[in-house]
Amino acid sequence: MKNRATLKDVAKQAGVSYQTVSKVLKGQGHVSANTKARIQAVVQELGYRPNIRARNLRVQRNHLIGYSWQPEPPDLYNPILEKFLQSIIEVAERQDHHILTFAWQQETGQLEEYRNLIRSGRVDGLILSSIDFDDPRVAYLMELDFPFVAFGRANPEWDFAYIDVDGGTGIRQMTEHLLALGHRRIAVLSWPESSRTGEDRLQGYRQAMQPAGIPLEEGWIERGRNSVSAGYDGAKRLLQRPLAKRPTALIGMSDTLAIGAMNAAHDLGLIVGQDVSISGFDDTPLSQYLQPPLTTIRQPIWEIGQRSIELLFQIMEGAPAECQILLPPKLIIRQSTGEAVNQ
Amino acid sequence: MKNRATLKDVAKQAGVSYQTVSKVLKGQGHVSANTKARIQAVVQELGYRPNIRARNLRVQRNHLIGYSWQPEPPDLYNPILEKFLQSIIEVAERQDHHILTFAWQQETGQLEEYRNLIRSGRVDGLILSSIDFDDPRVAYLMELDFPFVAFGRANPEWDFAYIDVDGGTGIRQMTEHLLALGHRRIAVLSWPESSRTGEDRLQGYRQAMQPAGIPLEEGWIERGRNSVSAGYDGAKRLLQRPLAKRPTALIGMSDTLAIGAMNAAHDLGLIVGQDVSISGFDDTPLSQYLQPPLTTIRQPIWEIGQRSIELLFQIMEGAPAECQILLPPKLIIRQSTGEAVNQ
DNA sequence: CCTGTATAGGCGAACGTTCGCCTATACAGG
DNA sequence: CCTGTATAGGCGAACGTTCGCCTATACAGG
Repeated sequence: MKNRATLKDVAKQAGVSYQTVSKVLKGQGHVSANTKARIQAVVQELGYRPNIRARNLRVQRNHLIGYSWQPEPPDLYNPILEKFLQSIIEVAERQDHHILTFAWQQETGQLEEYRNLIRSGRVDGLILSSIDFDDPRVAYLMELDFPFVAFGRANPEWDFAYIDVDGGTGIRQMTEHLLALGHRRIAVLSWPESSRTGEDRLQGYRQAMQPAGIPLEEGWIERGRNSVSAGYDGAKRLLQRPLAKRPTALIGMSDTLAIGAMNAAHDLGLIVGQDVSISGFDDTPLSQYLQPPLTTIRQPIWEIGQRSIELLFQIMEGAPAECQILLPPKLIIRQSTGEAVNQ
Repeated sequence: MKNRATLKDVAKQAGVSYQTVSKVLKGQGHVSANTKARIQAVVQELGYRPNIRARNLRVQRNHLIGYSWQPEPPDLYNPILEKFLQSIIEVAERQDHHILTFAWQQETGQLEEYRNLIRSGRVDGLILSSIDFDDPRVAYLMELDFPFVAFGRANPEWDFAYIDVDGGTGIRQMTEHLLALGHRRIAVLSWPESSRTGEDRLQGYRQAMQPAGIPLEEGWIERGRNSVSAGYDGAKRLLQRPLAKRPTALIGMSDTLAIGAMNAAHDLGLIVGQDVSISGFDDTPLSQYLQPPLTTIRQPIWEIGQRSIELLFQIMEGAPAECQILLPPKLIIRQSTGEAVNQ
């Protein structure tokens, strides 16, 4: 690959100082229309583009935003990664920034990579997702006062900029939807109590059940990791109870868990949407094509991505910003939920 | 965020020239053990990290690899993006590089973003996916002689570095699998003829059908975009033929198309795996949880990612490299394919 | 004709590294 | 005691920008 032209090459050919070329390209300073045109012609001719490395050094910015997410294990997949990435890339590029992706391995808890990214000036700001209680990334960035925005919440007492979906409200609405269909024994497939997102959503379940006068029964909340098999196992335990104690509806905290539950119901000879209602969360692209199509909750991923990065830009510019945003999710009712039959 | 320490800060406190500090950190030059230890202590104390911007300018590299993929429309999703990203990130970080993602909008065909990325020295190399015939990105990069590796092939006469899965062989094996099950009327759900990947895979289908002595019938190849609804429509047309002409097996060029086909079969009252066999391609994480679980073809995504980036590093170093690699896919047989019934 | 202001564009310095070359000292060998 | 070589570390320059300040010219107003 041939060497690129520099400001000096352009300047020499246009017969001006290289700083004047810079001025023309930045549209600042006083340069006559004549000279300007001459310089621009040479820029065209040589195909000059500013060297971004030199610019970065000079202005002490990289125009690079880091995006950190936690990869799913091989048997799972992240239903929102692509859309989220797309949305932040789009807004970032409009502002002449790019997105640098890197994976965060929670198990190893290695902050080393973060330290390097930040201390070496690799990125100007960060977007984090897969946030949880005591998230060490958040703690580290807060301590450093480094610009970042989180998609998700951590400890309530921590004060940092985040955007999240109000999953609690989503699950409350889902529970109310099931109550309205006549369900009374409504169980939940959730995650371990250490999951901030899970506990948040469970709150919505409780908020709907209490006013309906339904005491929460022991064992109606099954917990496990976010996998199809955990959903399958949890649902099987619930659906194998004696008929009078069997839940008529299962709320999955994710589509993944719901798919496991649908398979469990199928294997037990139950028809989903009739014998048992099952709902998910995420509205993964395939959920509408399942048999039956899955009732679920859609997160406004695109909006979250866009607003995250806009918020980050504001923070990077030091502007005071409304920093803690909760967006409403949307109920998507399909055929996997229906009227309760056996009361 | 407080300003970081520079070489000069360290040097002042250690009582040496800043170039000597640089030498110690790079482990080159002659420095006494004593001085070395003193410098390292100061580095620790000040938490010094080299400023990557300055380094980039000096060494004329960014340690940044671009990854360009074509986003799916909102109703679809990319089953391999996350794994692929993960794999290239992992290898890149081991070599002290990072991955810069950006989306490629084929419709607009805008090369402008590419020009900027490359001419401005933003990235040192590129990984492309979603390659197709006449891909303008490939043409541009070849002309520029800029280091890149493609996941996928383009025009046969173009000579560039790629890694691809031998989809033709995969589909040939799938066709043979169906032939072995007694199927004779085997139809295909594919993409427009402008799709390099599609035509490649179709070749495998023909290669299996011909030796079996089955003349290819008109209309056994349905074409459409890569969506569930296209799969649904194509399959419906095929399955509504009179019984004696109805295909007993449908090969989808993707899991997405296969899912559409499964839904079409279901709506027509056919039992998948019994009345009609359906296969996919990709082994998306959910395919094993469909009803029935989908027979499909798995691509070694992790290996493709790793080898792509390793190959790219070789190219960036100017080393001559084996540059055109075809990896075998793997047949995953589940319950959506079964013995042919109505001959 | 003199002074003041606007316009055009040059110049030095700096961002923080890395790299190659140079000098000063120490010490060994004859 | 002299010369040669190894060791330690200093120094200048450069990567290619951007930014602020400065000078030179032109021209208007009194």
